[in-house]
Amino acid sequence: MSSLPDHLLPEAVGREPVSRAVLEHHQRRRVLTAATGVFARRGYRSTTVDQIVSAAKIGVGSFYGLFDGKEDCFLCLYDLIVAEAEEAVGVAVAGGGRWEDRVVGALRVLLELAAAEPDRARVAIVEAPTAGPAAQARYSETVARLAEGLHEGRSADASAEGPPACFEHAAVAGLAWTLHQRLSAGEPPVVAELLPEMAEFVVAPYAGTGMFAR
Amino acid sequence: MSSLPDHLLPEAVGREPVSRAVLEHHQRRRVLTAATGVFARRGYRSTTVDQIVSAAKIGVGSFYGLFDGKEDCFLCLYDLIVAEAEEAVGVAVAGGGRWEDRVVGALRVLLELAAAEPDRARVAIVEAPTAGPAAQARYSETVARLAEGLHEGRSADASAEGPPACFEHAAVAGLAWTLHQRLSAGEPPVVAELLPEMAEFVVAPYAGTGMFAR
Amino acid sequence: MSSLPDHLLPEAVGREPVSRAVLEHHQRRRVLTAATGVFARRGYRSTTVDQIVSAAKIGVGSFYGLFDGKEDCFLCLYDLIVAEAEEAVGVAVAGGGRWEDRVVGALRVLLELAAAEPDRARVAIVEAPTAGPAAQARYSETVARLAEGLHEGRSADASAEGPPACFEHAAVAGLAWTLHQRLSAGEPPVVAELLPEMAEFVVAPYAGTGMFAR
Amino acid sequence: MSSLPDHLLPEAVGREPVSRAVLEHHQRRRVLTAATGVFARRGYRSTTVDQIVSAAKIGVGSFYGLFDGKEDCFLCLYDLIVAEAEEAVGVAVAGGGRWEDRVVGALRVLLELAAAEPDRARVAIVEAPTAGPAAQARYSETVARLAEGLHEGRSADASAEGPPACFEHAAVAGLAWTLHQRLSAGEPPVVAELLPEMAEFVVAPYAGTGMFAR
DNA sequence: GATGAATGAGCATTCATTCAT
DNA sequence: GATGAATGAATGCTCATTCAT
Repeated sequence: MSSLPDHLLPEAVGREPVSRAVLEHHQRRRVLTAATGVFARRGYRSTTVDQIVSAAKIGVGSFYGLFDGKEDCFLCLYDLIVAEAEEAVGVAVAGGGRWEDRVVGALRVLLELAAAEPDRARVAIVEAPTAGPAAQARYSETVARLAEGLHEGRSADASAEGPPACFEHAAVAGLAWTLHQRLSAGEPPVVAELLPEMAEFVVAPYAGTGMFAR
Repeated sequence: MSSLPDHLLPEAVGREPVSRAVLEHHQRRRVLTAATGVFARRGYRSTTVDQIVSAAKIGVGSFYGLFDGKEDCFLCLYDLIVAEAEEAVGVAVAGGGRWEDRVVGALRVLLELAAAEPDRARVAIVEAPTAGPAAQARYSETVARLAEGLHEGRSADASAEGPPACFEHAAVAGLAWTLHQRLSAGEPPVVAELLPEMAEFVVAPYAGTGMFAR
Repeated sequence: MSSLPDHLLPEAVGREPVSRAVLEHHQRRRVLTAATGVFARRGYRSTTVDQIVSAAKIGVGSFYGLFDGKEDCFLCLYDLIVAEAEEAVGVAVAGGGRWEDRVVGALRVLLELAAAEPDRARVAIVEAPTAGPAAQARYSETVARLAEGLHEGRSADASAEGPPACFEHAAVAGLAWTLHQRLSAGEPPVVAELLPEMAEFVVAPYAGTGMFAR
Repeated sequence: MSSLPDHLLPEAVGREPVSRAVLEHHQRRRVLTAATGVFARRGYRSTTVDQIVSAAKIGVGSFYGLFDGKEDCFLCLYDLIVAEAEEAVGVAVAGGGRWEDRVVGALRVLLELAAAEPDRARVAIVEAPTAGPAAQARYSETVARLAEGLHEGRSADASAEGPPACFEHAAVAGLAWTLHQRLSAGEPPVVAELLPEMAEFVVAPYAGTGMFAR
């Protein structure tokens, strides 16, 4: 991240805080990566801390130094997956363009991500809703955030015709379920197959709303 | 076990088989009813068998005579709730009528049921998907069965315009999520508020499909 | 406790509550007796629940059914030992008599008890003060109660000459220490040797106080 | 690290042995001082090595360079406190004088010390007896040594009247208990209040023994 | 010499299930 | 048939100690 050798950096003198933070960050990622596989394979509930620790090749103590416990570990993993997915979506959608194109672009990115890393998708979509109250709450928040992103499709004229109020949440949850089914069955989603259906499912109800002509 | 035909024995010999079955059936219902409250209040995972038997005022041994264990008990409860709900839907929809009216009728019955017995709704919609693989599978089957019921809305002409292939599943799951949110928050669903939205959400995409004129 | 056969007792009909309570009481005593040896041998801190349940030949679960945990078990044991010792003292001293004779009588009973059951004495005198805050508090209370019993030796005339205010507590603690030393060293106390010394130690300072003539 | 021969350096040669020893000595004191507060506040058992090193602002490794572990650290601290207290007593009593005056002088010094540094007093009197077998043994030795110091109060004539054999130990332990109670309650001892009582408690039994006329 | 990241043995505790009565 | 006391496997977690840097 820095183009200068460490020893030339001001912080490098008194007990290298950079190296420390970086090391811990890497460690966390390693553990989180290992944990992804375990959680995806065994499910949150039947995953034990020992299994994570074995997979990550660290000691139990180190695990508890990095995380507050199994739940905290799962939550961190969930946050990481969601944050990176949202960033990827953000990048893909950054260019602007028509609303429906951006929606489809976001969907594509999400599907590609899920296809490329089904374990992560499993964790975020299949396991999170069953991993205890805290994880459920975050899952709900994610759904709500995605639904929020869809709202833009409505006409500025609030009285104009458009999908019912619950549409955005229900649509996001409906798409998540579709993915859920594929992932539960162990089939990573096929983008080419799912993208058109999903795009229509989510975009069509806004048609004739003024946002875009059909 | 009995050497006489059953119908000749008042309640006799073979240890009164009618009475027995009836008794066991009642016992199961009593336990299942008690379990509904416990599962709804504490969640599947943190419900213990002891709490169920305490609530049902039976002994642990009797519980294991009635069910194979906690999971089996939950599964039986789920099946009971779903079966009774489907029967109610069946009754409401039996009269025939236009497809979209029957869909709305079914929705109304379901919402009224959820409003009248939020504990049961919580068990079926909130807890079932987190109560382990078997319960998840049944939940999926229920979603699939409901989705199946929606299929009829499509034109007989398979090539005709209509919602995308994934629509039925996604729509059912989306509605379930809407209910899920209400029930998780402890708010029993308000039929008058939810029914119109949900009806539109699920019926509108079929419009102009030939099944019904708008 | 009852002179009638169990089946004639009113309570005996509906799910024998007597038998239940008695059983649990016996069980507790058995476990407590086994625990005495373990605590005395290994000390409170290095005693594990497993060692207690092994010694008592019960399962871990039963242990946690009987007690809230290791500390609760120790506290119950301490209370039992102290209660029985105080009862024995009460019986020995019940007859009345001169104050100093009653004090010596109590001392004798206590020493005989300690000599007869050194493990129990060890638990009460050596381990209790080191077994955590709760046990320490009970130990302090016991010392205070015994000190209170000594107070009677003072003249009714509060202004009369007598041992300093701290005497009773310090004397009880001093005697406890003497016992502590013997028990720590694994030597059960010899009544004939200790009783005269202890009696003089505790009674002499009251001499000439009006309570008794020297 | 230095390019000059060691013997040319100010403190030079055998790796500056004076400076080293002095440094280590200071380091130990610093750690011991920090540890005093932690042990006094949290008790021996619930003090962790991490808490000590944090308070002392050193690394865990350095701690293990200085001490063999938590217990060794506590033992060193105990020894330091006792040694300094005994030195203070020795200084105060050095002048000679009547035995009873020296006893009272020693008591005063001890009480003043406890009042001035209640944390140290807590460590030596409250925590030491609960800090494991080794610490208990040292505590016993300290009691024995103090008791020994009292023996001088007896007449040279062994057959002469005097307090019972166990008196010295019991008295010292009794006084320690009195202090223990105050310190446990978080009240540093008040010298003016305690000294007269304690002096009488410990000196009176020797009266008329020939050692001093009343 | 100092540092603190990593270790993992060890412990208390829970709860689904069994089985003698 | 019903009961509930007893079981013990399984788990999350702490903390004294080590050792590579």
